[in-house]
Amino acid sequence: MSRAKTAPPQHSRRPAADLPPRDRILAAARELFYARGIRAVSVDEIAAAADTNKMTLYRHFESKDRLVAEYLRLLADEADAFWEQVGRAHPRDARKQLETWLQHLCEGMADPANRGCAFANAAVEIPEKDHPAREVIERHKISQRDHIARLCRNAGFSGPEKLADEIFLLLEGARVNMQSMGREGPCHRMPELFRMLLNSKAPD
Amino acid sequence: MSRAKTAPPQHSRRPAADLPPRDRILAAARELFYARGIRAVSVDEIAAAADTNKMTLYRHFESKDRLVAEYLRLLADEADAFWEQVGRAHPRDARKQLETWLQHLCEGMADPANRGCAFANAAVEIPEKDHPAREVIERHKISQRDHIARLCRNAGFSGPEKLADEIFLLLEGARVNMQSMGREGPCHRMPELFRMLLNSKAPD
DNA sequence: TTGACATGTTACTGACCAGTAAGTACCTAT
DNA sequence: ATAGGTACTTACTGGTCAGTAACATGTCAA
Repeated sequence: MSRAKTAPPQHSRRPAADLPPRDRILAAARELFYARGIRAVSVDEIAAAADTNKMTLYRHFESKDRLVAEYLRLLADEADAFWEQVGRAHPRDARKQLETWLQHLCEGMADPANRGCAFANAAVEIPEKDHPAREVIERHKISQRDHIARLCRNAGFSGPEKLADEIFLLLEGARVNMQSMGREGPCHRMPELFRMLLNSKAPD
Repeated sequence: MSRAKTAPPQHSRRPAADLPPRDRILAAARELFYARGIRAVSVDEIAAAADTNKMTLYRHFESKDRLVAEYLRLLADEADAFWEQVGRAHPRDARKQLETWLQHLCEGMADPANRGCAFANAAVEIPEKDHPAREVIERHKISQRDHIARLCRNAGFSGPEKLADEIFLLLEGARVNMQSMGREGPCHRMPELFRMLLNSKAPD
């Protein structure tokens, strides 16, 4: 296998040196796991990118598998925080919240470093159903879908459950397809399709 | 990493012993790469599953990366053959061809061994754009999308290009989402959504 | 019979992997 | 000052990885 070590580009700035080691490790794991894939990144490499060493890493995380789970939990927490923030910004306007979320995802996909959904990617890389990361993946996916369904209901859309599933599949598809067909492929229609969908189910 | 060697279940029948080694190797690679992921499977394991050895494998494939590319090319050829067969079964009925394809995908997803689209999965596992598999992935994805667009056009659907992209994203989403949310998740609505889409764009 | 060729066997290289041992430096609170 | 805890360093274990060398078979055709 072409050892995918094509990436010791030192220009990726080290995490702020004043953070405690655990945070630096998680930050490094996050960048490397997302950019290159979970199986493709070794714990040595993560420790080095976090400006520490393997021993310290293993003092904070009992195994690589656990570190993977923690990496995903961090992302899940950030996603929850995002929803809360959006809820505060547009209270009682569920549709606006959905559109803000869409906007957020589109901005993410415009980033050249974007590699789609970290959870979906992890699920592809980790078929073992007893892996500690699987619980995090499944819980977060369900929570996301349920939140969207709740917003669809609150916005008064017709068939909110079905709409939520449709939105979910569309987005999931856009983010994974981008990885094989690029940003200019079918996924560039995502915002348009998303808004068409909302309009077709809108109340009144 | 929890060495995912949880799978030496001998019940997976060896490939017919009368096939030449190259075919046995490709058959074994296909099963293992798809079921467990590309990076998770070693060439030793593939050689053993093909009832041969690493030397013979390397006599037929110049590297693991090339073997991965050949594995995907095999699947792409099969997909092309499927389209041809469907075209012969329903000549001049593009809509019927699309529906046969949907049916085929649904049957695939009902299989408990299904892990979504091998090409999308490979794209997730292989971000390196110079990997020999990437060309196969990208070419096949484009060819699939174009074929669907052509069928949408021939069937007289309105906005065939947009419809093709929408169908494509929906299916891509269903197959990748199944891997994190299971067969009973949002992807179970795929057939319904697919047919709704066709009906909403149907001619007359 | 001879030779060519595909296949098989064993053993190896050098690198990497996850995870651990043992000892040392540093900081801070008492 | 001293003790405890956190972090760092170096070096290791035992295993796996992709890929190769050298040699031993089998088979089939001339």
